[in-house]
Amino acid sequence: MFGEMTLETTGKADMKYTNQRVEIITFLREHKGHPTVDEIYDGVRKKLTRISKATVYKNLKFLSEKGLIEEVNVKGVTRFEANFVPHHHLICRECGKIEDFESDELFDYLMKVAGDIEGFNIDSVNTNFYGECKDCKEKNRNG
Amino acid sequence: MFGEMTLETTGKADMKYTNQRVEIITFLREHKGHPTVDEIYDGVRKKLTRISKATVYKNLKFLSEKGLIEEVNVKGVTRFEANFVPHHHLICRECGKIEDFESDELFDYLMKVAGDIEGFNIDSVNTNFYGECKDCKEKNRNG
DNA sequence: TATTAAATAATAATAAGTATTGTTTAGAGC
DNA sequence: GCTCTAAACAATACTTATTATTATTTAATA
Repeated sequence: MFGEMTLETTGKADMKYTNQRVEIITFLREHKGHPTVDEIYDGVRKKLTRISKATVYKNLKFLSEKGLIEEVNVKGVTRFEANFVPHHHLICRECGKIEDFESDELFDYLMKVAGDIEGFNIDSVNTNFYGECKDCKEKNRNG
Repeated sequence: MFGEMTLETTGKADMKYTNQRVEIITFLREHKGHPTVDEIYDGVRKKLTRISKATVYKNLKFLSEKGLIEEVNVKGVTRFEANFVPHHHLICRECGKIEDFESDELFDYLMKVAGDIEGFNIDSVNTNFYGECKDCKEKNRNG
C-alpha cells in the first residue's frame, strides 16, 4: 500500500506538477517533523516568495485527498507529513510533540485485525500512543 | 486507567459542577456518537436555553484536559466523546463517519508494545482504522 | 449565610479556512 | 517549438471556528 514515493513516481498521478505543488511536497519530505500550515507556508515562501497562503491550503487538502501526504491533528492543531513508511505516533499530551514510531510487527498485527473487521473496508491504520515525553518529564521533575 | 465513570465519582475531581458543565458531560454520555461543538451546543441548549457557545468551548477544552472526555479530529472537524471503555476508531475517509471498535485483545497488545517504548511514558493508546464504510461502498456501487 | 475563587453570558476580537475572480502555466497535441 | 485549454495560480474578500475580555453569577466551603 505505501510504496516508495518520489516526485517521479508520483508523476503518474492525474495532476499538474506546478512549482508551488512540488515545493510543498519537497518541503514536507525534507522536514521530517509534522509542520503546521503556517510552518509550511513560511518554509515554501523562502523559495517561492510570491506564493499565496490559499494555494498552500488548497494543495495540502488536494494532496491529502490524493494520498500523497497525511494530516495529523493534535491539541486542535492541524499538521502534515509525507512519510509513507508505515508508522505510528508518540504524542506528548503536554507539549504536543509528535514522534514517529516504526514497527513492522505492530503494523502486521494491526492489518491482520483490520482484515477481520466487518462492514468496513480498511486500507490503512495508525496508532497514536499518548503520554509524557522525556523533555516534559525532565521539566516536571526540576519544576 | 479508565475506570467506570459517573457524575458522582467524577465529583471527586478538583472542579465545580455547574449546571452547564453537568449538562455537557451528560449530553456526551447519552449521545454515543462523536458530536461536534455545534451539535453539543444545540443539544445542551434544549435544557439550558441561555448557555453561551464560549462556555461550551471552554468546558470541552477544560474537560479534555481533565481527561473526562476525548477529542477526535477527522477531516478537519473536531469531535468529542465520553466513552472511557478502551476502544478504537473505524473512520470512513469518504463521509468522515466514526465508529467505535472495542477489542480487549488489541488493547492489551498495544499496551504491551507501549511498555517497551523508551523515552516516552505512555498512558493511553488509540488506533484509527481508515477505509470505506458500508454505506459509502453501497453508494459508490450504485452511483 | 457570608466569602471567594471559579464559572458564566455577552460580546469583541482573532485565527483558521474557503470562495471568488481575473491571470498564469503545465502538459498534450500538433 | 507553438497553440490550446483545463488546471492552478495570486490576491483578496469572506465565512466559520475559536479565544479573550469583562462584568455578573454561582458552587463549594467555612
